[in-house]
Amino acid sequence: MLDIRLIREKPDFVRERLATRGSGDEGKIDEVLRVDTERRKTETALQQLNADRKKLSREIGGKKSRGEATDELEQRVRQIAEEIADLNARAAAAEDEQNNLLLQIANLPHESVPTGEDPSANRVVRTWGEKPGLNEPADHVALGARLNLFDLERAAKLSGSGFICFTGAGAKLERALINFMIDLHTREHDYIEISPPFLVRRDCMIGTTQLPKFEADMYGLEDNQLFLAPTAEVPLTNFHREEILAVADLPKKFVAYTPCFRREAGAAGRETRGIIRVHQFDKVELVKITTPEKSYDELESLTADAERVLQMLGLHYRVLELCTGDLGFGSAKTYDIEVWSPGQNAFLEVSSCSNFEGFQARRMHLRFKDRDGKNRFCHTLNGSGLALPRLFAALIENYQQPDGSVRLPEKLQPYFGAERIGMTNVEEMTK
RNA sequence: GGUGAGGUGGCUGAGUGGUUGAAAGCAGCGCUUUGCUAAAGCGCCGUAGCCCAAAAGGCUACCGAGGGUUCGAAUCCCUCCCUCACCGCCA
Repeated sequence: MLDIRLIREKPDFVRERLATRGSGDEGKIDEVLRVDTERRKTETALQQLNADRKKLSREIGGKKSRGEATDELEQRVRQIAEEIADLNARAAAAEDEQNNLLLQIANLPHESVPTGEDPSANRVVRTWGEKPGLNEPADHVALGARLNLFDLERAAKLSGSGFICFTGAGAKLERALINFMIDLHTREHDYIEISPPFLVRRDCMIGTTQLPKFEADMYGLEDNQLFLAPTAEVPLTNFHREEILAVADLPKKFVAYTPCFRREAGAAGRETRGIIRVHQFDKVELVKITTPEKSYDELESLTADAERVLQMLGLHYRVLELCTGDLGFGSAKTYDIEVWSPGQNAFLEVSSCSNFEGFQARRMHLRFKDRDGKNRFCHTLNGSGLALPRLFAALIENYQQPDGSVRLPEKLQPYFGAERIGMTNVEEMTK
């Protein structure tokens, strides 16, 4: 959430920056300021009463030890206690209200973010590689069916639409990609591997901004309190929640493979064809916890770390800088990485690398002690490195061969244990 | 799931109703002194919020969380969470 002090001191600036998102959050600022004023007024009065009560109660203690009468004093304190109870309730209500308001207001876009209303204003910052010269390429659904890499009908039988069941060589390829990416990030990019719980508490979901605003998109358990994590961002970023880290230990760099669970009840259509948009998917996630001074450099390097996966796999991609109107709720700046999909004849988002600045850290009380011994909020970042189904789809589409097989990029071969996926694999799988 | 014990400041650990935000020790920071790595003495040393233009300063809250009892609670009562030990069950 935003710092209430910033809102208090520079309300016009905050309103102006929020307005660039086009979500109307700037209209909530007056309400926040009103509640904040009310809250502080109440708290000040409450504290005065508490001070009075404390003083009188001590007097009573003194008198009692000397055997003096205290009836009158006790009567007065009783009265004060009633007023305190009343003010206390009001102060707590104001605090709740303020908090609830703040939790619903988006982060301020960084000044470098291009202003714009929708994705058409996103800026392509770079492109890598080029489109493969394929003649009438099959899309991943056709390829997957031909090579028995996944079975969407049977997945639907198990869990409904929007689920994938990888089979045989497909399951193995999924696993090979996971291992390949984790090895790359741990060995060459210095991330610490984490294997976190997939179920997380409500507080963690609030910390990384999935809640309270997007509860409808999340899977929650009946007994409540626990949610299926929609991304490893949640457990990784919350890993140090409510802690005060030493500057010397920053940045913290985590990588994790986890399944991700999302309701996102979108209508069926081209967007949801095949394995492009599903309720459960695998993802390797990168998270960094750092200082305000370094977070933007860390965003660049995190993005580069994610891009490296595509470079090593030899896949054509581009990097977009999202405009203010397309920015996620908690993000101050985001780069999307999109891989080329010959089957869709379009770029597919496989990673979204964001700097949240102190927005998440403030929600989860994640701080560090700076060189002057002062506690300050950390900056948090994350990005996929990468999301698997789309990478999977792009990979088989880009590497499809005229004979119907899929040749695997060299770097992946040791992980998969073969150079290609062909009809031999199919026969093995179906016998 | 059952039984028992327990959750106090960065750590260890006192504290069972009154001036305790909290003894003591350790760690950390500063100063002094002696002087080769080190020791001794003294001082400082939690977090958050509020008041104040700001600094200085002041006030309030916080002893796992939330309620309650009381003039007054770290201390008593209730609920919940977590940790540890043993038992049961189980991949």
